[in-house]
Amino acid sequence: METKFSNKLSDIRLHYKIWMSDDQETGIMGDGKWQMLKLIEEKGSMKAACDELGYTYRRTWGNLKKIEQFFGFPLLDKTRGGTDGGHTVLTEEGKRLVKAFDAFHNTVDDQIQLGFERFIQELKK
Amino acid sequence: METKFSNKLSDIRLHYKIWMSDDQETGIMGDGKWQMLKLIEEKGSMKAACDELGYTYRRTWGNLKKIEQFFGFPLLDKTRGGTDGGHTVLTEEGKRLVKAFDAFHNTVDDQIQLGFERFIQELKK
DNA sequence: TACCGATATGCACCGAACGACCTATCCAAA
DNA sequence: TTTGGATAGGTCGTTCGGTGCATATCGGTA
Repeated sequence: METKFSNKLSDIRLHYKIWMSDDQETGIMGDGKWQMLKLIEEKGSMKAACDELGYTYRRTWGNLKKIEQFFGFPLLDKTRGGTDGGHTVLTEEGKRLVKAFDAFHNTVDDQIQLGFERFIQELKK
Repeated sequence: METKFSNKLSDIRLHYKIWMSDDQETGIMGDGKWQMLKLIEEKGSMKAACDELGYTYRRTWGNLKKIEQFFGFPLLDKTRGGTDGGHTVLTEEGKRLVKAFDAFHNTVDDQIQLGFERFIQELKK
């Protein structure tokens, strides 16, 4: 089918953000923090994770602090000092949080993509 | 089950935004614009829709212009003048766009909510 | 015990988004 | 032909999060 929309549809990009907040609307978990936590676990270091994702250390540190303040217990096991300067890994709770968010994304990602494809198809009709 | 997370889980709120952009990352369709287009059709007026949603007319006008510029044809049928000052309704294409986005949300909303509930359940374990 | 590199934190600055404000324009109905 | 209310569009200041830069602190290892 050919509609007025047709020639533009291939230029449309889909975006979405999913996040969770406390009742003050302070973001306590979202795609950025999720990705960061995963990479910290992988790298064993906040700094290394920040460098790879291109976030500033300053910003990341503040964001992660918000999460811990909300939950009231640490998600990160942070160590300072040593020749290597220090390192950071996830606590058991941190790992559980990441894992739960993994499952969450697994549930929704495909559906959103599917919905988007249907959206495009619908405009082609 | 009782975990460290338990006493905070009821305070967590879910948020999500889904939108589409052109390749310049200019937003061409999203929840805000979608809601606005629907309300314009219902009210027959941009101003009335803005007042109800609490958006400024200025902002809305600029946003809607972006969409039309991207597609290259009007989504809104705007009339100025007359005792009532003017009115705005959707063109056929505007209606189709809104309808496609309606269907899109129908596809994903329930899934996201379901995923969130599972997320909470997972942390309770 | 001196060192090194990461964690920890304050602060001034910057830019984009948005709000507030203003003015111009249009035209059917009175 | 006057008018009222909505559309059309420029501008400027503010807000808010992020960036950049600073400095302090920590403690295994050489």
